[in-house]
Amino acid sequence: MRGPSPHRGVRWIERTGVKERREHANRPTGDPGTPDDGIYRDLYAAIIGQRLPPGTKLKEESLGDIYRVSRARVRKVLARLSHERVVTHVPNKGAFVAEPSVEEAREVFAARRVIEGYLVRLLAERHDPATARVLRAHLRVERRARRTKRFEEVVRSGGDFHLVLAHAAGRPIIGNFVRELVARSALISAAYEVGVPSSCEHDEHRELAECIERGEVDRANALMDAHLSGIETRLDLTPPRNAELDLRDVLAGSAYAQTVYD
Amino acid sequence: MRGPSPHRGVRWIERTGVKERREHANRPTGDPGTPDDGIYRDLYAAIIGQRLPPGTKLKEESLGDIYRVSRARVRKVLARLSHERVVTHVPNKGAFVAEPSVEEAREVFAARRVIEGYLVRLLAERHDPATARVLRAHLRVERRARRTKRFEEVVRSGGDFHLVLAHAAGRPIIGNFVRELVARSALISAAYEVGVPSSCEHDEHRELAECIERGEVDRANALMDAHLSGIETRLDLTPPRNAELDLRDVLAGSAYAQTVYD
DNA sequence: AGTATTGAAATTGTCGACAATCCTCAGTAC
DNA sequence: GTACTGAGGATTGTCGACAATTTCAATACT
Repeated sequence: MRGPSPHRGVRWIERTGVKERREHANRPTGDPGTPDDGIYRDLYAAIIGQRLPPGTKLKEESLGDIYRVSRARVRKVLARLSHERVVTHVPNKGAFVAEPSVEEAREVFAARRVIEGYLVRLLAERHDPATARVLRAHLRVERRARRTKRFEEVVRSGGDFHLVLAHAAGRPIIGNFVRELVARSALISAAYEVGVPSSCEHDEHRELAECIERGEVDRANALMDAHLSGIETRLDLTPPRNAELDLRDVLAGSAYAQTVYD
Repeated sequence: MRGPSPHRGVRWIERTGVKERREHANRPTGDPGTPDDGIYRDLYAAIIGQRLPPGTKLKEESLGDIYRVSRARVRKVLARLSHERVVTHVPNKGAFVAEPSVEEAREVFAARRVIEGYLVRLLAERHDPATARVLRAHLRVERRARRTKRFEEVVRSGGDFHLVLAHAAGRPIIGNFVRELVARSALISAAYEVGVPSSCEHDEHRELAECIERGEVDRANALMDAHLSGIETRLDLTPPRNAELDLRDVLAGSAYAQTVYD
């Protein structure tokens, strides 16, 4: 009853390799031939780049019109984004750009301190010259993005730094977790950041990279901790931040307010 | 003096509450009623419980026949399982129960040591009597499952211990990561475990819980480390485990082997 | 005035049918 | 006997149409 055993290795090649590489060539608008992966990237970039703020409704038909693609395809992409917690799917109501709660925000940064702290410790212990090269190369990418002054580029490359750490450490599974956490961090910034959006400070990344390069394990860990905590403290996580609920609290004390509502 | 309790999250109620609650309520004779969530749970349990070994093809139509449900629904469930890395989706070929590679296996346990180490440190620092209660309650569940001698129950409750830790620590996001890692661990056991499937030793869980209860932070961390490393070393992760490639290596040295193959 | 109701428009959910792709296995040639 | 080839069947991928649900505005009622 066993049947011919499915050969083992084919899986990986098809899952991560071929498809992705082909996408990079063509642009999202009006390019036929590209399957649904392009629209995924585009939507993802738009959300992370804060062009689509948290809470935005993502109407299936509208997206289908925009990308000249069937609704079923949009649906699939939205499902994927929903699994990655970048959009929230409400049954019979649709998909919305996720709105992280204050508790979620706090936990995201706590998780990042744990996971990315591990990554930098690992990298600093290794002391690998190849890693140093990769990190420096990425720092150049960040600097270039920063020079263009295009907000979205800056945010994206800044977030990618953390993914590069996971990649350099040879930890793809953890890298996926980091990817999700970085994405959620971007949403958190969009929802709670006050003043100018600073995102990841480039200098801190540089310092971190140098620290790893020099093999200073504990200091690298401390720097990452400070880096992430710095981002977190730059947020305004104190108020409930929910307009419709505030309404009720405010009105509850007024003269005409009823004690029992229903 | 103030109004009624301001229910905080309208959003949350709609997102997670209503639908599910309705499902739970109407279960007349236990078959149709519940939509695609039941078949998800069933498949998940079957895979984690090792009734569906790694590599098994999950044919859409067959599953549709089994569950008396349309192929589209099966497809959706498979997509979800695929996002959770429990099944592997190969384009134009179908869905298969995931076959973790040796590298993946190693990384899963490395990640678990980091993440779950954090969880037990957190819990031990807290010293919370409520946590102690929850853990003890779960240990009872494990013991009961173990008494039934039903393999699937034992595995599931053993894995749930780690989820309970995340829940007790109040870390749902990390809990999701742990869930994925535990699921993958089950697949890894199915693929690489030698001898009898021991899964998580109950005694180690008990010891861990007591340690947390007593607030011994470092020892709890060390115990979790040992627990996870113990599982890992009980695996046979040395051989390449790749049938078709071994074939080539073996034959390369034989008398009739050609130097160039194509 | 404010609230409940009802109907229609808009939106999401589901399904069956068709298209594209892959696999099997004869059949044939060398 | 082995390797190629090309139907034929089996399986996955995609789409459009229909059903179910929500939303919103207009109306009716207290």
